Amino acid sequence: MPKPLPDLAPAIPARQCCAPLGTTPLRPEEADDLAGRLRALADPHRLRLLSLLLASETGELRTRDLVAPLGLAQPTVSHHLRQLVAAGVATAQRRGSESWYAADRGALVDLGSLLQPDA
Amino acid sequence: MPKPLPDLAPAIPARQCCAPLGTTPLRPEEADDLAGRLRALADPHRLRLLSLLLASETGELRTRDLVAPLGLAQPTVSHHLRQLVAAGVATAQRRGSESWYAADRGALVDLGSLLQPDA
DNA sequence: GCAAGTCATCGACAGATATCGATGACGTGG
DNA sequence: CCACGTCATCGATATCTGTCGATGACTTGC
Repeated sequence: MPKPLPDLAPAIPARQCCAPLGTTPLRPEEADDLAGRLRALADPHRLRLLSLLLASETGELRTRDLVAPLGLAQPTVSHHLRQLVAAGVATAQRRGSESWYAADRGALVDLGSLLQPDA
Repeated sequence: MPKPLPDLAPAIPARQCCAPLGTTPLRPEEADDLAGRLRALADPHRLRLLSLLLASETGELRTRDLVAPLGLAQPTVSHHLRQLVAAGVATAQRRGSESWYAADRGALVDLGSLLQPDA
């Protein structure tokens, strides 16, 4: 019974979500929050999106730049990007008629740390 | 179109799955593999299972020890534990009529590291 | 102001997942 | 050998998720 995605608000910074796994038993609300963030990453296409953003020259790409490499329809790419932003691991910026997306390195580092016991 | 879970074989150690996000664009197979592991963690109940295992005295618990704390039916708990083992983040050992589960700290550390760009 | 480009939202559909009750397999203790 | 405890599997179901085509909102350039 996964909870609905937090709507576009980045909600809470990952570092404030909860203690690293294993220090203390996770409480239900903490587990819900962390699971929500991880669910955004638990998809091959979204992982590829992140890696493309991270590997790009300027660190940001437009929606249309990502359609061909992913091999998905434009609305689908848009949907995945939205998930990443909602989870706080990517940022969106509208410039003119284009949307520029970038990965949030800090959020990814924080998320990774949360998975590591007794950090 | 998420792929089916790798059946109980721990498949490939996390450290060999792929390079950390951002060093190079993830290839489809790498993304599938990493996404599969993350999907096992992207559930509040499974996260609580892991944290209970990690926080326990001996580091291992039986299925029945986890039913009450989770508040789920026994088959459901068994199902979640199976996912964790399949993803390689927990281990199962049958002793007599009981199954003892433990979290794999190393696998969790490896998985966390994979999420962190330019580690 | 109009045509073209870029993107997000909507509605619909197929496939996956969580959940549970019932059942079966296995070990343990009388 | 039999009743019981422990656990995994099975079958069914409700829900969630990814996917796409169609559409609408907005910007740019002519």
